[in-house]
Amino acid sequence: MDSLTALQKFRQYFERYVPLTDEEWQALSQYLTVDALKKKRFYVEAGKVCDHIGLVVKGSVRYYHVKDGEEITGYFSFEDEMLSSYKSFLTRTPAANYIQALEDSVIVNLSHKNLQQACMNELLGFKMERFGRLTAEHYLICYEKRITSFIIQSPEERYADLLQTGGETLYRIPQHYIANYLGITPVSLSRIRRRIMKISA
Amino acid sequence: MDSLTALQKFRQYFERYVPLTDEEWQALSQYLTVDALKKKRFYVEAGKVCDHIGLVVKGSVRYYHVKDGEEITGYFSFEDEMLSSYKSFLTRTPAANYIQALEDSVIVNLSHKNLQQACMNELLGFKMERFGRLTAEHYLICYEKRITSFIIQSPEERYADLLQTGGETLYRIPQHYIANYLGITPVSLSRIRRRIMKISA
DNA sequence: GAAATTCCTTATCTTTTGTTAACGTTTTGA
DNA sequence: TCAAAACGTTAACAAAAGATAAGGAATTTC
Repeated sequence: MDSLTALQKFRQYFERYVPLTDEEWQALSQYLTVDALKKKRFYVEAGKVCDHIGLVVKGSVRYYHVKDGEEITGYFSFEDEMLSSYKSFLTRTPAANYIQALEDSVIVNLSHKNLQQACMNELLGFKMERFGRLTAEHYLICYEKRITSFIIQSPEERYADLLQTGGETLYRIPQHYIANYLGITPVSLSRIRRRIMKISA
Repeated sequence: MDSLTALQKFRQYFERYVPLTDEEWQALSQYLTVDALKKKRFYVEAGKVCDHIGLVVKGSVRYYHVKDGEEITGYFSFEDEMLSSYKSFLTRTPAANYIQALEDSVIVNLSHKNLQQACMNELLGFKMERFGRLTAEHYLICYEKRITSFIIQSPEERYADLLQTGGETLYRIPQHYIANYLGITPVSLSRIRRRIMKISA
């Protein structure tokens, strides 16, 4: 994918939240970079400050923590989704997790420094602020829903929901990552899958 | 607590994120109302659109869902914390949960209509936008942490963490609400407590 | 293209959690 | 103030999940 297409995708994403004039887009695009991220390469590593926020315009990434030497996958970002280690990015503290490309990907990045510049830009400041608010609100709602699912649903129910909403995307992800995402072990997910098989068979 | 003190508390909270001139505060305070919320009364009810966002200046509330006729408590807000059924408030859709006062409380409220007005106010618009962004980011980080706790920690670890960070507040909350919050049953929490007792004894 | 690794499933056993019910205590509310 | 309701703990049993290991299929890597 060429840079121009990638940037166009970013503009489309941004304008879902905040419309831009061509002049504003011209200004905003100056702050963006387009970066390739090869499969298995890291977007963020635990212990380092995440210095950028990005949009996945091609490919996908997974977020994972390391606990007792084990990798535990907590989240994914696919095409047309933002990615960042938000806490690290927002508070300028070392990240607790890794973000790694699941496949060869292309990311449109906005560095922390450039974001600040964009926010101080007369032309863009207000719209950047608004985009930031709406993006944070969007993920707030997603996270709220996920927390609720941990509290009121069983692992089996969470998986059933995921099957319904996840779409084709799911088949691209290894089962054991999905198990982690659901808060259970891969073995347990395998058993749940068998139970569901039997019922629907 | 009188209205003036309550409003002052709101200003303090707001200024932790965005400083205000007296003139700006004067303008902002016009949009706020101070409301008492008696114990067991509802701030939000499932099925209705949550039309306001508020700050708890006195007392506390709990958030709960009803599933299979059972109440399941998912969250709390105490003094100096915001409260709202965020998804409902932000998307203007019916809330999925109830928010109920745990004790006699005082809330400083900003209605959806007034928030819009404040955002259109020349003097305040930008600062409201920024406050909105920073608040959403704050809760985003809180939620992210909580999701991570469900994925990488056992219920026992989550409870141990809660004991460390929760402070005195915890002793005000019934155990079975805490159990729900941790994603387990009250019986299970009781067992965890006994295990911890034995170890520390 | 072959060896190595990763991945998913399955089995067995252990641990934890859920369910239901009982009991005594505390709190609530009329 | 007194009866009713709510709370926390415990017990007994059932169900689910975790841990570990093994086997075969698929994928990766060189």
